[in-house]
Formats: sequence, C-alpha cells, structure tokens
Amino acid sequence: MTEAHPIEEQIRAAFDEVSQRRTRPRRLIEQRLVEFAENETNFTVDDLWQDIRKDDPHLGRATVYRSIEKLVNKGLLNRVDFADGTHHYRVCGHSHHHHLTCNQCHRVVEVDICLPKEQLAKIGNQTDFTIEGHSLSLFGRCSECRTE
Amino acid sequence: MTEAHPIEEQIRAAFDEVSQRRTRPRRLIEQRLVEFAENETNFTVDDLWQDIRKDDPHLGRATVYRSIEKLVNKGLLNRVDFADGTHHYRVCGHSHHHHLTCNQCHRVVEVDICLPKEQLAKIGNQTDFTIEGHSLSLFGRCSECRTE
DNA sequence: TTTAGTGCAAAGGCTTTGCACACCG
DNA sequence: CGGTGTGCAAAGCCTTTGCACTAAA
Repeated sequence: MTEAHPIEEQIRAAFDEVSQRRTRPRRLIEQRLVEFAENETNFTVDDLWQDIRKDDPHLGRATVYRSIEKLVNKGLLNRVDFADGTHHYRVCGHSHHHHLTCNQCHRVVEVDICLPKEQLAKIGNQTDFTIEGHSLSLFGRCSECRTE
Repeated sequence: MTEAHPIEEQIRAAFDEVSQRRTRPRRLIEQRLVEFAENETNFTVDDLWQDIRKDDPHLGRATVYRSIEKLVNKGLLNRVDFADGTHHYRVCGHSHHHHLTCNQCHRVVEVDICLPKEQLAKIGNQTDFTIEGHSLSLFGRCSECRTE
C-alpha cells in the first residue's frame, strides 16, 4: 500500500481543478470518497448523500449530483451501469483495469485482465474504425455468495 | 446472407415463447425488429415506439416497454447502456460477439473479439469468484466520421 | 366466452434546473 | 464585498403500474 500520490491527494487535486472554492460540502464529499476509495467500494449518488447527511443533514442532494458529475468528467470517478438500470460510481483515478462484480452481493474487485493489444489492432483494421476506448465488466459470484 | 433460421423466425419464435396471443401490436413490433436486425441498427424504446406509431398511432408506449422487457429476458434483445445514461437495444439472438460503436454517429458493428479463456480462468482463481459472464463494448470512430 | 394483452393516464424513481441566498477568498 | 457554490423545491425524463376495456383463441 505505498503510493507516491495517495488517493487523498488525487481526490483533492481533482476537486481543485474543477472548482475554485473549498467549501464544507466538498470537504465532506472528499472525506467519503477517500473512504470509498480505500475500501474499493462502489456507491450510488444516494449512498453518498445519505452518508454525508449524517454529518450535515442540510446538505442538498443536488450538490452531490453536481460534484459527482464534475469528478466523472475529470476522470476520477468511474460510472458503472448495472443491469437493473441503477448507476454506481467508484473512485478510479489510477491505472487501467476492469471490474469483477458479484451478481448477488454486488461486491466489486478490480482485476487486471484486458484485451490483447494485437487483437484490438486487428479489429481496428478489419472494421476501419479508430479504436478509442473500451468498457469491460466481468460478472460472477464471489466465494461467500456461492456457499450460501 | 444465407441462414438456416432467418432472423425473422428467431424473433417470431421468441415472441411465441413469451406470449400466447399473436396481436396486432406484437406483429408491428416484430416487423420493426426484423428491420433493425437486418440493418444491425440499435434503437431506444422511444425510437421503436415512434416508428410503430406511423402505422398505428394508438399503440401505447407501455406495450412497447412490455414487449422489450420480455424479449430482453428471453435473450433476443441486448441492452446497451451509453455513457450519457441512455439505454439502447439491439437484436442479438445468435452467437457470442461484442460491439464496436462509433462515438460520433453511433453506428454499431459486431466484432468477434473476446477475452482469452485462460485469462478468465486465471482471474477466477485469483479472485475466488465463479465467473458467470461479461460485457464488453468497444468505442471508436468509424472511417466516415474520421474524415469529416 | 374467457382471459391475455392493451391503452391510457397516473404514479414512481432518479436527475437536472432556476433562483435567491450563503459564504469562501 | 463579489461571485462561486449551495439548498430548496419544482420540473423533467424515462419507466412502471393499475385498471377498465379489447380482441385473440
């Protein structure tokens, strides 16, 4: 667990880049995001809001939406769409990786699996597309949910 | 363009399995789906509804939602979530493949790229998950949009 | 005739927006 | 102080649901 730039700094830096004032709401959001990042937890907008409201019951839902939107654009947060139509987010500033989600408990782990570069290149040629990106999610069942 | 079971039959068969009556709305939906399938077009619920309303202005939106839901469960339709939060569908009864979508014109082509089996197995072991499925989408820019 | 399937409109979630106010710098 | 960022509530989407009615078998 050694990092040149701990996640805390990354989050703070991202916030600094998308805003000019260090307000109370943003500090609170920052706090939670650090926690979520450390636990590699995924969360919904509402999760985050409910969580923050324990500290500040007057903080508005819209504020949370507004912050999340900015951080997603900045690339710090990753949006994951579940099959049931709900949207989840996770802190994902760092290196390229993908997610494996448990179909039952929705636990997420990061995995370092990806498409072979040569295959991507081949597809690019075949289709005459410039490949700019991809999204990959694995689904399965974790050991705990399997034994239940 | 030769197929033992043309897409038309596949669609009809899927409908037959999820319902008991061959109603006018379903026939209309069927028709459009065949077109969409042939053109490999992706569509939203609303696209489909608007399209059908040209033939039958009284057909209800809810009916379209209800049919799509059944066909998705049946596996005939594939749901694709775009980054902007919109949901698209495409007819996809057949073999395993993934999609490459143009970021600009949203044209979709099917590609036969996938994760290496050995890698999937390795991930399963490392994480102690039973891998049950995956979703993979490629994004890029098609030749036409690139040259504009 | 029976009842699956439909159409309509209302209700439900989630998300965005408008606007006056608060508070950071 | 000045203007960014906030809170609130209203409005907007997309989607689902309840219910009386239509029409397929």
